[in-house]
Amino acid sequence: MNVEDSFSAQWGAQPAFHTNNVSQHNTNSHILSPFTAASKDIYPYGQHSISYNASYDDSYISPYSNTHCPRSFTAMELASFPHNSSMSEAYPPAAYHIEQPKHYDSGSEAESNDHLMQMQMHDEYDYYGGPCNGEQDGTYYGHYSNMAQASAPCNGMSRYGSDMSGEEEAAIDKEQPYAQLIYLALLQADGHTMILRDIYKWFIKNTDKATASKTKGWQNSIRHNLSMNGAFEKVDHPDEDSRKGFMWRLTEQALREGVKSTTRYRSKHPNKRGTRNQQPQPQRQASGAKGGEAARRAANLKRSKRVLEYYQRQARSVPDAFDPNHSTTTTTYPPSPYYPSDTDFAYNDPTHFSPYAIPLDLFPPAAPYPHGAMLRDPDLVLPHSPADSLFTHSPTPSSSDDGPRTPLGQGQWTAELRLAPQCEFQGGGVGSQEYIG
DNA sequence: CTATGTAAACAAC
DNA sequence: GTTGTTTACATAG
Repeated sequence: MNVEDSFSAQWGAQPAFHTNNVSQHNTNSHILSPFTAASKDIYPYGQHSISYNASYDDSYISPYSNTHCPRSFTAMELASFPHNSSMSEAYPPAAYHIEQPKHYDSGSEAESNDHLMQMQMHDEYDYYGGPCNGEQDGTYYGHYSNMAQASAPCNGMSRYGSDMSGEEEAAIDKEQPYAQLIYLALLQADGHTMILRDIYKWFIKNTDKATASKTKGWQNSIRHNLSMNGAFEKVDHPDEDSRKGFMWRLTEQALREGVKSTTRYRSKHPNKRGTRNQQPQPQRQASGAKGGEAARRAANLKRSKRVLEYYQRQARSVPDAFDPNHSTTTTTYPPSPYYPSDTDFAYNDPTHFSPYAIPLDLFPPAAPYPHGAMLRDPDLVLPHSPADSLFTHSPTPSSSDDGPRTPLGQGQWTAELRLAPQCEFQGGGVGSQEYIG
């Protein structure tokens, strides 16, 4: 089996291995590496919170030991970023080239804008901002300029990386959506990992999102995208647990395939990590859900008021006027589990199929995907025959049924939940649960 | 309908 | 007050 064969055989059932291995080795030994050792992590969405060092094993680069080669994009690859393309596809193309990271100086340039954040943003977080001690040659310090070119295809200038002096940030296409901007920020970060505050910093420095808004809505949007977009995953801080919050890292899938629309995760994949089930959930998720419920009630209240006003206005002229809001005001939300779509997610996401439990050659693709033409949509990457319905096992009957997660009726969900996989989790802590089956 | 941005509720920290 | 999750809604295409 040659490399191409082994690559195509990975489709669906197993994510593409790091292509640096492809370029660096001509043997098949890489097929089981590096993911074998971190099998539970090969589908990043399967984790709620991944320990900082546990996930990528030999592929992951530690901020403190730059002895490994993380994935990043060459200028050529980045230049092919779809600029205004639809988010229905991953933003950047799959990357198959590896180069050493450019380390982003997270501190010095951001101070001038610190007031925007109304928070203390000193250089206390330097996980990815420090010099690359392990690589003194500095040969890869052009990374960010590549990013700049990528996101600003029409702008050929800009060497942002080494000696930027402020205004060259125009090289970044600031009109890109949040998800992609976050992606860019993380992509150039050491280990593709940043903390929230430094993502804020990056936005202040490299985008207009912060300056264009007098509110903190842009921060909310960043958090929203981090939470909702499957391209981003939380990881623990490597050492200091006292740090507030998690670090955010690009998933392996995002590194391979780019960031995808945040929308796609909103309803169909209510939680991108998909580890929720009947198990007690992380409090924050529960709180978020509660907030959502409350928000929905509030919205219904508002809507009711609007409709009331509407009917009061229409009472004399058009008594039977149809109001599109009417039905929503009469809609009752049944008592439902907070996360009815878990099973949906579970069955639609390859996370819940163990690629190691399913022989790869049991379900070969109808036609091998050529190298570089791998399926990018994780929803479409299934370990069974591509001829099967993508949603055979899914409570969500079709991809178009991507609407509100609120079930039509509790009975429906009850029935559907019976289809749930027999999930077990090992590890008691909410942050350490691991999907094992 | 999809993608995106934004607001907001909420709980934990 | 910050962080993270989630829902709702508005808008553009």
